[in-house]
Amino acid sequence: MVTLKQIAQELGISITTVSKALKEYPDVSKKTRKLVRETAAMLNYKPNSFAVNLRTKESKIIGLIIPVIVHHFFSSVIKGIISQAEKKGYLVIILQSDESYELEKKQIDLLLSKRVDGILISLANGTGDFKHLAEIIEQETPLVMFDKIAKVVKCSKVIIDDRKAAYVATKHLIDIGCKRIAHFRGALLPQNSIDRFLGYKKALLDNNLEYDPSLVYVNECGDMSFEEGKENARQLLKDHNDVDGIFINTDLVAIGAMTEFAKLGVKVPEDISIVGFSNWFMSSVISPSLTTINQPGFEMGKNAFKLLYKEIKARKQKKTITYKELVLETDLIIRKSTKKLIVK
Amino acid sequence: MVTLKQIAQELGISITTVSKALKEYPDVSKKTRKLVRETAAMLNYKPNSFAVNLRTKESKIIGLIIPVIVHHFFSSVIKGIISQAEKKGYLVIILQSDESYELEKKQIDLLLSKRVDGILISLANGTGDFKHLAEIIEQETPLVMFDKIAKVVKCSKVIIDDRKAAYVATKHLIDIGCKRIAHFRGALLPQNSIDRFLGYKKALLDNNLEYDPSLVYVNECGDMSFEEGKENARQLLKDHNDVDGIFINTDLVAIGAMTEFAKLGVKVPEDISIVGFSNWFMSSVISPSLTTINQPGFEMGKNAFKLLYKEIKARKQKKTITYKELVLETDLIIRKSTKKLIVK
DNA sequence: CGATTTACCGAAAACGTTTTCGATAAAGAT
DNA sequence: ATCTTTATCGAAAACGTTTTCGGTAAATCG
Repeated sequence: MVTLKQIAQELGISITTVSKALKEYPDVSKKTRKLVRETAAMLNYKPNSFAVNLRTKESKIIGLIIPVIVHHFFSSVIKGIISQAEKKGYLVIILQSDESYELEKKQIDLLLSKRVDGILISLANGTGDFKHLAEIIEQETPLVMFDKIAKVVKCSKVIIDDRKAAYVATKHLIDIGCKRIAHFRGALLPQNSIDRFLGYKKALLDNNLEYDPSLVYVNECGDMSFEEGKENARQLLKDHNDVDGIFINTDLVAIGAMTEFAKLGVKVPEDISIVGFSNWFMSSVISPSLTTINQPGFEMGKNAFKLLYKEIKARKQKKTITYKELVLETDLIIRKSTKKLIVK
Repeated sequence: MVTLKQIAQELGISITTVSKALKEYPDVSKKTRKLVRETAAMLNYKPNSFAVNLRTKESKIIGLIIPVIVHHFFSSVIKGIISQAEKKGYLVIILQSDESYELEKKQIDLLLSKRVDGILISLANGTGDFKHLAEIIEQETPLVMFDKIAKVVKCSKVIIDDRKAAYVATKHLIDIGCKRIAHFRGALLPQNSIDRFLGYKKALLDNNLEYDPSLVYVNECGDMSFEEGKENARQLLKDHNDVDGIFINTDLVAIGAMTEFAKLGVKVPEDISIVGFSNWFMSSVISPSLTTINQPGFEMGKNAFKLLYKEIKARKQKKTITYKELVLETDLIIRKSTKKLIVK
C-alpha cells in the first residue's frame, strides 16, 4: 500500500507538501501540486482511512439499528437511508435488534465503541427504558429516532402522525356505515401502537360509537406476521358475531386475516370491511385489494439521515443544535376491502 | 474520552503496562492487572477503535454489495450475513448497486478505500466484465460471491444449482402432462438466469419436447417485478394460445402473471400450470398458492460470511487460501398452481 | 538599497494504540 | 559470594495522516 511518504520520497519533497498538495492547500505551487497529483495517480495512492479517522476523529460511518430487516417497510427505510448517506459520503452499518431490548443495548454499545459518527434507530417493541439511548447522547454522538420512537428522549425524530392516521382509517370505516369496529393492535409497548390505538378510540367516541375493549386484540409477543392475522381472525369470529369492520395495524396481519376469513366463508368487504396499515405493495395486488394507510418508508429513511447529517455538521462547527420532530404525511388509500354498507 | 494514558497517570504507571494488563499479557503482575482493570472500568474506558485499526491494520468491518435491498430473498441474505458476522465480532456495511455496473464499481472502490476486512457481493444484472473484482483480489482483500456470481473470478462462492433447480421445476411441469412450456427468464446477463434457462431447455430436450425460442420471454431491463409478470402474461396470450405451463424465474413475477391471468379469465392451474422460483413467503399465501423452488436466502448469507471469515483468518495467519464453491440445496415445493392434467 | 511582503516549503507534534526490546530487581542456583 | 534465571515494568518506535508554526528565498515597496 502506497503512502504519502512514498510519494514524497519519489519526488524528493516532504510529506507535508504532498499532503497539502492533495488537499488543495493554497500554500503549494501549481507546479508541485500537479506533480504530486500525477505521481499519486500513477502509484494508485489511496489515503489510509484508519489514519485519517484517527487524525480527524471521524469515521464517515453511521450506525442503523432496526427491529427487523426482512420487512417491506423497514427495508424501504434502509434503502432511503443508504441512498441519502451515500450522497454525503457516509457509509451505513446495519444491525438488527430482533425486537429485543437486550440486543438493542448491546448493539448501541458496539456502535459507540466503533465510534460511528451518528446513530439512527427505530426501537424494538421490547424496549421500555431508555438508559442506553441516554448513553449515546452523553457521548455526544448524534442520534435520530424514526418510526418507533421514545417521546421522552431528547433528539431529532422522524415519524408519522399515527394517531391521526388511525383516526382517518377508523373514520373511513365509520363513514361507510360500520357500527362495531375491532382493532388488531399488535404489541402493547411501542409508541405507534399506542398512538394508533388512541386514534382508533377517539374516532369511535367522536362518532358516538361505543368503545368496547374486548374488540381490541393485543398480541403481546406478536411478530406482526401473517399467522398473527389468521389467529386473530379466528378468535374474533369466536368472540363476536356482530363485528362489521376492523382496523389492523399492519398490512401483512390484515392479509393474514383476510385469508382466514376467505377460508371460513366470511366475505370481505360484504360481511366485514378491513383497513390495513403501511401500504405494502402486495396490498394492491391481492384480492380483494386492501384499503390501507400509506406509510412512506423510503422518505422516512431519507429524512432521518438528513436530520442526522445536520446534527453531525452542527456539532463539528460547534454550533448549537436544535432537535426537530418531522411528521411525514400519510394518506388513506381506498381499495376493495372496504365498501359502503347498504342499510337495510 | 478516556485513554490508556489517563489510566496510566491515574495509577502512576506506564501506558505500556496498562495496555498489557488489559490484554492479559503474562508479564504484568496479577496485582497491577486487577488495579488496571478496575480503574479502566471505573473511568469507563473504551479503546479508541481508530487507533486500534491503524495499529492492527484491520477494521473488523466487512462490506456487502447487493443489487436490491427491498426484496425478500436479499433481505433474508442480509439477515443471515449480519447475524453470523455479529457472532464473530464483525460489523457489516451495506451498499446497493441497483443492478448497475457503474454503481457497483464505485461502491467497490469505496469499500476498498475504507479498508474493509472483506467483501461479499452478489452481482448486478448489468455487470458484464470483472475488472473491478480483480482489483479486490489484487489488494488481497478477501472476497466471496453469492447468488449472482461470475464463474471466472477466482474466489469462494455460495450458490444454488440453478440449472438443476430449473430442471426439476420444468420436469415437474412435464410430469403433470404439460406439452408447451414457456419460460419467463428475466434479464439476460446474470449467471443464474443463464443456468436456469439451460436447465429449462435440457428438461425439455431430455423429455422429447420441442424447444421453441419464442416461448422464452426475456426482459432486458427487467426489475423482476409484479408488473413484469403482468406484461409477460399479456404478451404470452397474444403470441401463443397453446401454452399449458410456465416456468418463471421469480415468485413475484409469477404472482404478477397469475394476477393478470385471473383478470383475463385464464385459469391456473386448469388452463396453465405455473412454477415460480425462490419460495417467497407470499407464495404460500396467495390463491392459488404457488408451486416454486425454495431458495434458502438466510442460509446463503450465513455461509457466505463463514467462507469470508475463513479467508480473513487464513490471510492473517499467512496460510494458503483455498477457494470453495458451496452449492446449497433447493427443493421443489408443490402447491396449487400446478396440477396433473387430465388427458382427454 | 534596506525593509517588508509574498510564495512556497518542511519540521514536528499529535491522534491512541500495540509490541519489541531492554532494564531492573528479586529469586534461585552454584 | 557470584552467576543465572524469573518476574515485572517502561521507553520508544511504529502505524499514516493532518495541521500548526516557522523558515527561506524571491518579489515588492519605500
